[in-house]
Amino acid sequence: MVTRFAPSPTGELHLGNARTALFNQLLARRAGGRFLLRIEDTDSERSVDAHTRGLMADLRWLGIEWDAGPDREDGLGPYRQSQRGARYAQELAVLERTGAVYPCFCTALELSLSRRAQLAAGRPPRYAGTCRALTESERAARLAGGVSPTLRFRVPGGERIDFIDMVHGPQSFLSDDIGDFVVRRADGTAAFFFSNAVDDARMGVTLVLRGEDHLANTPRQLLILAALGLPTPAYGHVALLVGADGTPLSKRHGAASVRDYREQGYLPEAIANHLFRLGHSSAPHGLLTREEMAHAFDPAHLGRSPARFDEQQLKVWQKDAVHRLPAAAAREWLAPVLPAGLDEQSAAAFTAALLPNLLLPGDASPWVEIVFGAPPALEPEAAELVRAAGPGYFSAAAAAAARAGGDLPAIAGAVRAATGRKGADLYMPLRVALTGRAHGPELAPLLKAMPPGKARERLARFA
RNA sequence: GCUCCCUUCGUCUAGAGGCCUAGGACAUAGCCCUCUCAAGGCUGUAACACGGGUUCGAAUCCCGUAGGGAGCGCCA
Repeated sequence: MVTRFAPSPTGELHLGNARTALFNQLLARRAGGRFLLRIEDTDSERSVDAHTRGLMADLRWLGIEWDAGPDREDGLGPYRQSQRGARYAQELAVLERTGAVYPCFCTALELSLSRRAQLAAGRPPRYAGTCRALTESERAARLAGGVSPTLRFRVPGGERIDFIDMVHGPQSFLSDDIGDFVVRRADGTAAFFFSNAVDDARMGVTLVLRGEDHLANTPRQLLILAALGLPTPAYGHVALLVGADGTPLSKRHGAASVRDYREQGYLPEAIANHLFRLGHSSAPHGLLTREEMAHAFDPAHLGRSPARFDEQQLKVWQKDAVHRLPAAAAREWLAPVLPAGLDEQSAAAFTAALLPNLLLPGDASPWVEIVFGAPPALEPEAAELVRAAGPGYFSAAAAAAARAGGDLPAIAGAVRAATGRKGADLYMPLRVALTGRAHGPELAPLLKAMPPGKARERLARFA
């Protein structure tokens, strides 16, 4: 099995595209096949090289690696469409020779006028066929006039085009519903329907799993492939991803690209796991590794209805992924909010203490201040607890801290001996005196992360 | 406008005529555990868009309605 992901570098990696990339890679990996990355940059106006690099970086960050692509060429490339012009010219020449395509001299203005007129008349806005039956001399005359034509595919009349969609089942379209479409632009570059279909065939792609927006266009590609005598891949069209409000996912929803979430501190494993179950179901629950995903991915369980990219659900995965972060990776993830120049050991202790309570790195910022900064002011609730505990409580605590440093059991033990308190009565005053807050991470590891002497100093304030 | 696709708990989904008094996960509520939070354990609330058929029997098949989406580009 050979699958592919074929983005056009006109922006950042969209979550919906990231999902189709993930599905395709999983499909190939599970079957022991190959996964290709092809950059569809035939539109030089909108294609930006920086986006190609960004796309590849985001894909790799997400853990999606390709077997062949622009930076990993094999004999079937190049994997940038902008470099495949000569190949397209060859195929196009075949189509011209067989009369499957014809030059069209209509201007953009004529075409849009025609479209508008048809729409107004309650008809589908299809190409009217103006240039379809031009004679050789008429063509020569227009050519002489200096107009460079596009090439249109001559869609045969009265045919039925059938194919089986892997997710939607049997599909049937009428060729009479399809207007003649452009396969080569006036500037000589190949158009999407053509280059996309031809490349899939030439690169040996056997399964095209893509967004549902391509479903109704598939017959056009089948027509091209048939005219060229090229093999057709199997097709599958997954429903689009929508936002929490059910409308197509876009910037309006705050974030729609992988980059957006990456910059907020979301982990690739969290995003991949969320995407994995959107429009797809698999038996195992819980956070899956890449291997587990490849094993559990089931194309028979691809959904036909649009799935919502739900941030609340993403956060559940994120929490899980954060909790499972190995110590070194956790420190790196938290590095942006850690104080500059913090020693390795303190950073490790702080990270270990905070990790169970974090969703995003920014959540740790207040605690950086509490642990490493000046003694925190007490919240009203906290002040009340301190007052109720009284100076005796804190002189015992401070004395114990002076002896034992950041060892919570030692401090608590000393206070218990001095006051007879236990449970919440014993621990809460310590917590609020040390952190200023009634809520927070587990106290024992937090104390270990505090610079030496800080605990004693803070407890002594109330002695 | 025309063609096509879609519609099960809040969310992701299981479900291919009787196994469905519709299952699971997450979210949510309550309880337990507990120095707080988190984690964990237990219990609960919660859905077949609507209307007609077909059938002994329909979430599952057919028709229609409503709602959502896509395509009809010298964009991909």
